[in-house]
Amino acid sequence: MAGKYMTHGTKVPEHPLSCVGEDELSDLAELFKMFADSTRIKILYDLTGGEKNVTEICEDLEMNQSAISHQLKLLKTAKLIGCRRSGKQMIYFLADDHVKTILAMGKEHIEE
Amino acid sequence: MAGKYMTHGTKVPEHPLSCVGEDELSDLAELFKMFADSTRIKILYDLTGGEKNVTEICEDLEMNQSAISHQLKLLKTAKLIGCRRSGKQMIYFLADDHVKTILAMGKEHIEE
DNA sequence: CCGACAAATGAACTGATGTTCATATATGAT
DNA sequence: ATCATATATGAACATCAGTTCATTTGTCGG
Repeated sequence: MAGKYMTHGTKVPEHPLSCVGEDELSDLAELFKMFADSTRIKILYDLTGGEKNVTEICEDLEMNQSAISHQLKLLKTAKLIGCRRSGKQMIYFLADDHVKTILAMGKEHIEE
Repeated sequence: MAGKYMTHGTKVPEHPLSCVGEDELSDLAELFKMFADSTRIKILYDLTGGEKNVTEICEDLEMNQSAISHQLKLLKTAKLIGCRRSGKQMIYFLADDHVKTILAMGKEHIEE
């Protein structure tokens, strides 16, 4: 499928990166950006053990509430986590198992 | 293996994040940082098609040589790429198939 | 309605990161 | 040795990203 054809069947050399759209590359970078910070990785790992509210996450990571909330927002925007309200509390959870897979993948590479 | 035991067999609640070392988390973040930039992702994708020298990469990405060299250095330090000299040129290549796997993984998540 | 608690938000500060420009190093050809 | 080409490197600059602090919003109990 790669490469367009000229009038007489000669293949036009396709740009080496044209197979992946510029937008897609950006999205990919954005996705990995979410995993590119210790705090966010810790949050994701923390949620691996099941859903938790903000205060619990703060305690687990030993970080202040504001910092955590800001990061939770980013993770939510990236659709890596979801949340629901339960009374005064906000319960966060991993959006899907893809997150676990990606973490495991990275971990595996490190232990090479 | 999780949790230490007190004198009489009572389990001490283990810190929710203690299963993954602080250092390991940092390494993981460092790894993903490499994928968290469009330029670097483009370089990696470019090398997916086989080894290339610096000039070729510059042409493919349409970016100036210095910017590329700086990024190549980062990728090399992270051991995601390797290189060898061939005359005046420096040939870069993906360090292993792990890189491809991670890229594919991310791509897959995006197209969810 | 009011006070207490949980979480979100915005502004400010700080440190990290990517690009550019100028220059240095390395290799091969003459 | 000198020159041209290929790549690396360092400093400067501008932008971005994470944390903190102060404040606000939202929810429950009285």
